[in-house]
Amino acid sequence: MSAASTPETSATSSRRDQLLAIAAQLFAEKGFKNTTVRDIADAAGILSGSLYHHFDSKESMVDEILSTFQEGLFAQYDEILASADDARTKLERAVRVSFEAIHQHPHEVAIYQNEADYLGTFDRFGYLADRNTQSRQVWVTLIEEGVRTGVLRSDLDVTLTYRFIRDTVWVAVRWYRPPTPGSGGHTHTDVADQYVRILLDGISATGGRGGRSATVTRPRNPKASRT
Amino acid sequence: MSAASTPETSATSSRRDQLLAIAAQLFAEKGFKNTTVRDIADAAGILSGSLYHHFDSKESMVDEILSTFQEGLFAQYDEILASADDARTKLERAVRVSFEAIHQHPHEVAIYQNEADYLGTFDRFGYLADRNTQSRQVWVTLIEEGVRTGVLRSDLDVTLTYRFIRDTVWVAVRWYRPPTPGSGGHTHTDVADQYVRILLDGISATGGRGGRSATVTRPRNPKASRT
DNA sequence: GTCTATAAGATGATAGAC
DNA sequence: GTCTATCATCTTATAGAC
Repeated sequence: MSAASTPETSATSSRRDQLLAIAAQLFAEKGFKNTTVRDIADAAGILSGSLYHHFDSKESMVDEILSTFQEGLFAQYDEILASADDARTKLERAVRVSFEAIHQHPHEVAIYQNEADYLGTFDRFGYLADRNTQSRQVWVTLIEEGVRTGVLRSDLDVTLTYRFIRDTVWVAVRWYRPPTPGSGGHTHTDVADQYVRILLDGISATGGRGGRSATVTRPRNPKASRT
Repeated sequence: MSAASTPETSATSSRRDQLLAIAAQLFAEKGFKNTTVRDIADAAGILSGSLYHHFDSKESMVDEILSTFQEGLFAQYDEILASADDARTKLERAVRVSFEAIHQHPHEVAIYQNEADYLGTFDRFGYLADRNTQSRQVWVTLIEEGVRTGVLRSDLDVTLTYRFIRDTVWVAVRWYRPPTPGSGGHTHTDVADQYVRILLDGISATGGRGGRSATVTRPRNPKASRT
């Protein structure tokens, strides 16, 4: 427990984590197959052969990147499911957790979105399909609870709604970038707010909107941004 | 003009088109980089070298696949923009045209969704960025017209709404499969209907929903399906 | 923990015969 | 229009020195 020499725990595997972070960024930007081990080594300032001192293979790298990320994400989903909140709140929380993940782990989310389908066809990545099933169960459970408790429209097609929510949430990783101080961009909470609002109430200026149900925690004044 | 020998026009470049169709499917399923020229040749029942009698390179193939598809799609958008319909109808039409594209050209849409970002970084595929801009203009124009004419909520963030619609529509290519007769799956028109309904009115069972604005052309009875 | 050197295989593409 | 044969290059991965 001395404060000396090698930084323990979180920083101990530092070099390894650092390399994984570099690889994650490249995988996210160019795709797994388009990224060579040389690309990764170059970005890390070492030679490609040296990477194999840290990892078995390129595959091992994505594997570790994806499984680590998913572990954390699903722990959060589990917590929401187990909470005592009402269906509506749980649904909102799940959406917010997802946008938060996009904010904090954009590369990991991007890799999962872009490569999971293909990687999932290999034995080694079979767990991706399991996680996918697990994710479906989370959303479907929440939606069904919402319909049952009268919070959501009773005529919703649960499966279609699930896919709608899942896709719309995660696809945001394609364009979301953390706002820089003066840029006027949206924070991930802003985006989540507006998203929840549209999801619950739609974009239509229907006459009956008086029943404004989605009074989101933090209302926003509209303001355009780029692309 | 004799009815003899080689089938003219639409079927003349048949072999070429056939090879492109095979390539498109593989590119969509496995990704551009993960698909080798040998994969394509194998699927076509010829040897890899023979492909080069028809095409310059593997890149030429995606190029032709993507540009041909986009040409057709944007012609449809242009027609909608130029029409005399009100904003709401135009928006609905644009959504339906997109789902129709997913139905009729799933591989092309998938390739565009999966590879455009990366391919766009090369000069040759610069037109992808142009098309992207063009697409944004289509949707933004429609949304702004909707807000101006009072059809859509006036507090909408136009850019955010544009991204929301764009993403939610196209991402459906990941799961949509044409329903087989007895499967109980949804047709692309069914999906478009439900999508428009959620987009306009949301999923919330708000008390004020009496002002049901999205009485879509063809109402549907809810019915679950798989995954 | 990184480098040197290099093997082993895959991949995009070409030239010319049939 | 397809095949045979083949190249040049790239890519993952290994072995051992420093």
